[in-house]
Amino acid sequence: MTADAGFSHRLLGWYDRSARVLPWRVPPGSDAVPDPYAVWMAEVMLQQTTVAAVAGYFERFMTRWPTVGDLAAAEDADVMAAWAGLGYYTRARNLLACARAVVADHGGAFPDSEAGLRALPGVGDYTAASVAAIAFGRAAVVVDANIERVVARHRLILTPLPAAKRAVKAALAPLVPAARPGDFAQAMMDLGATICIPRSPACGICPLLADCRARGRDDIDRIPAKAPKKAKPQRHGLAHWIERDGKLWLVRRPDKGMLGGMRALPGGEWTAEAPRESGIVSVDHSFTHFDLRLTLVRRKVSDAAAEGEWWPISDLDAAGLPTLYRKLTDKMLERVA
DNA sequence: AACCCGTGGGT
DNA sequence: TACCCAAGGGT
Repeated sequence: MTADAGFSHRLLGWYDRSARVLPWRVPPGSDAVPDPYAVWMAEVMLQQTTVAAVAGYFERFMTRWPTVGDLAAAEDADVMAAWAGLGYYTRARNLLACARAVVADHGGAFPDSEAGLRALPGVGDYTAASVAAIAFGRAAVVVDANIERVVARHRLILTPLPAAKRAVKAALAPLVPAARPGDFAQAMMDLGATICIPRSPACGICPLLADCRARGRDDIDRIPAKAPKKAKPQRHGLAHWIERDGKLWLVRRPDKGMLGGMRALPGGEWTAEAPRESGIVSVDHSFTHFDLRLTLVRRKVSDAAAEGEWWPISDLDAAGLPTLYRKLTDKMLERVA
C-alpha cells in the first residue's frame, strides 16, 4: 500500500467507526443514495456556521420545501423569514437564486460536476467540491477550515492563511481516493471538528498521528498561522417603535449591506457617534466587523415610511426578524409585560 | 488581496 | 470578560 493509500485507509477506517450522526449525512456503509438537494442545502447552511446551529434550520427547510422545485417556487419573504437567525443573509438570497437556476437552466437536477456546480449562485470553491464529492462521488479536492488545519499540521505547512490554502490543496489532492471521495471529505472534516481541533488537539487518539509532521510540537495550537485580527469599532443606531392597534410597523432592509433583504424595525444609519436621544431600551450586539448599540425610541404613526407593513405584535416571531432586532423587541415586550 | 457579511457556543 | 471560532462566498 502506498503512503497516500495508507492515509485514506486509516482515515476512512476511523470514519467507519466514529462518523458523527448528522441529519444531512448518509452514514458510512449505508446503501442509501445521497440527495444532491439535501447535500447542497446542508453545505450552504454550514458555511461559517456550526453544526448545532444548522440542524434545526435544515430540518425545517427540508420539511417545508422537500425538493429543489418546491424551494424555487417559494416566496422570497418566506425563505428570508425562515432563514432569520442563521446569519449571513446573502446566503438565503443566493439559496433561492440557485434553486431557481437549477430549475430554469438544468431541468431541476443539480449539475453533477464540480465546474457545473461552481457556476451556481452562492456556490464557491468549497461548496462545489463538497457537493461534487458527497452527492456525486467525484474525486474533488475539498478544502474547508477543518481540512486546512488537519493538512497544515500533518504536512507542517507553516505559511500563514489565507496564503497557505494553495499549498494545502496541493498537498491534499494526491490523498483523495477514487473510491470514497465523499466519505473522505466528511472524514477529514469530522477529524478536524472532533480531534484535530484548533486548541489542544487530541493527538493521542488521532488515526493520522503516526506520520503527522506536527506530532509533539508545542506550537501545534498555532498551526496553521493566521493573520492578526483588527479591532472592532463601536457604532450606534436608533430603531423606531411605531405601534398602532397592536401592530408594529416593519420595513424591509435593502438587498445589499447589513441584514440585506430582511424585515427590520425602521431607523436611521448606524454611526460612530452615540445618539443624543434617550431610548426606551437598548441592546448591544456584536457583528463580525463592528459592535453595535441599538436604542429603541418611540415614533408616531405619521412617521411610518411609505414602504412597510403592519405586523401583529402578538405574532412577531413569524416576522423573521434577524437576531439584532429580535433581541430588541424581546427586551421591549419583556419590559411591558 | 482585503474587506464585507451574523450568530451562538466554547474557553 | 473578551476573544476565538465555525462544512465560505461575493466583490
